[in-house]
Amino acid sequence: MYELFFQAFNEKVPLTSEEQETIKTFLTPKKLRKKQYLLQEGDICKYIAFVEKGALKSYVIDDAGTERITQFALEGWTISDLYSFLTGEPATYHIDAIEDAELVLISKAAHEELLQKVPKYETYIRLQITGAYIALQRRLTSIISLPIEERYKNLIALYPSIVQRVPQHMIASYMGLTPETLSRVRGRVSGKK
Amino acid sequence: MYELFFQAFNEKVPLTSEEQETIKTFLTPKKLRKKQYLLQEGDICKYIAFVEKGALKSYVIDDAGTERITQFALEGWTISDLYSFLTGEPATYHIDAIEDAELVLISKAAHEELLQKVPKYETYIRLQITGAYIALQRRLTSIISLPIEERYKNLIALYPSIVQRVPQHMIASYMGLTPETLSRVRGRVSGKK
DNA sequence: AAATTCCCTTGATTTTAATCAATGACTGAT
DNA sequence: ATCAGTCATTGATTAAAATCAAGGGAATTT
Repeated sequence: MYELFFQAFNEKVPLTSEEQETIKTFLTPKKLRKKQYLLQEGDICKYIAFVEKGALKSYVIDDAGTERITQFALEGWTISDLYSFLTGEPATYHIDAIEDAELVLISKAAHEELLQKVPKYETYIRLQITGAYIALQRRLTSIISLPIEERYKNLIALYPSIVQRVPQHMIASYMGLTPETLSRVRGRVSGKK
Repeated sequence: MYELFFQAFNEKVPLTSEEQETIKTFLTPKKLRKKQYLLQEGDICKYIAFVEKGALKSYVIDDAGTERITQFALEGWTISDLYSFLTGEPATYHIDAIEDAELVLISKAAHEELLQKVPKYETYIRLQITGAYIALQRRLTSIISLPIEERYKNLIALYPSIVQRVPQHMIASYMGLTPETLSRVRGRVSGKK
C-alpha cells in the first residue's frame, strides 16, 4: 500500500524505513468511483490527495454554467484546493474523479503534525509545491505567449498521457477553449505535419 | 538595511535576533536602475531577488517579438526564474527594472547553505512559494473562467498598486491582451459603473 | 524651448474563436 | 438488442479581439 506515494517521496527525499513507517500512520487510503466528488466548491478542503491510481480533475463553474478545468491529476500527482486546505476557508474549486481512482489522503491534522515531527516531510512538501509552481508558471507563460496550436503541441509533448486518457472536451476546457475550436485546431495540427 | 525583507520574513516565521544576524551574512544588496536587467533569457539565474524598493517585471519575448509579462514584483515581493535558479539550466525569462529598484539577493550557494543551517529558512521558503503558487493558480483560473472585464476588475481589486504604478501597455501584456483592447475594456468598465 | 520618445486612445478592417445547429460514432445501461 | 447519453466533427453565422492606422498628450532629453 502507498507504493507510488513513497516512491515519489523517496525520489525527492530519501527516507529510512522507520521514517516511512511513521509517515504511514498519518495516511488514509480512499477509493473514488468515476464522477464522485472529492471536494465541492463551498466545502472546506480537508485533504491533500495523492493519486495512486486513476485520474481526477479540479475545476470551477463559470457564469455560463460551463466547467473550466484548472488541473488534471493522474498517477503520481497530487491534487487539492490548497488555499482552502491551509486556511480553512470554503473551497473555490470542485475536485472529482475522471476515472475510478485510489488516493492517499493527508488530512490537515496529519499535515501539521508531520510538519512538526518529520523534518523530511517539510522538505518533501517544499519540493512538491516548488515543482507545481514551476509547472503552473510554464502553463501560464504558454497561455499568454503562444498561439493555440503551439499550446496544444506543448501539451502533447509535456503530458502525452493526459491527452491520451482524457476526453477532448476536457482538454478544451483545460485550455480555455470550446470543444469545437479544439477539434479544428487538431485538424490543423495533424493536417500540417 | 534589509528592513522590508526581515519584516516579511518575521511575519511568516518569527526569528530571534541571532538567527536574523546569521541570515544577514548570506544576503547581498543590489541597486538596479530603470530598464536594467537582473536576468536575461539564456543566462543562468543566479539569484532570488527580494524587492525592498522599486518595481521589476519578468517576461518572455514571443515569436512576433512582443514582450509578454509573466510577473510584476513591487516592494515586498520576490522575483526569480526559479527553474533556472534551482536546476542551473538557462533561464527562459527576462527580468528587468520598471523603476529604479533596491533588491536583496540570495545566491544559489547562500540558498543551499541556509536550507542546511537555518531550519526556519526552509519554512520561510516553503510558505513563500506556497503563497506564490496559490496566487498563480488564482490568476490562471481567472484567465480561463472569467470575461476580460472581470479579470481587469479583479486585478484592480487584488493589486491596485500595480495598476496604479505600471504603464497600461504592461498591464495589457500581463493580461495577454493588446494595449488597444485593454484601453477599450477600461472604457467599458468605467463607463458602466 | 524645442524635439523626441513614450503612452494612451479612437476608428476602420481583418482575423480568430464562440456560438448555434446538425450529424454520426461509440459506450454503457437496461 | 435497443435506447440514452456521451463525444467528436463539420458547417454557417455571430461576436470578440487583433491588427492597421492615425492622432494627441505628457514626460524626458537635448
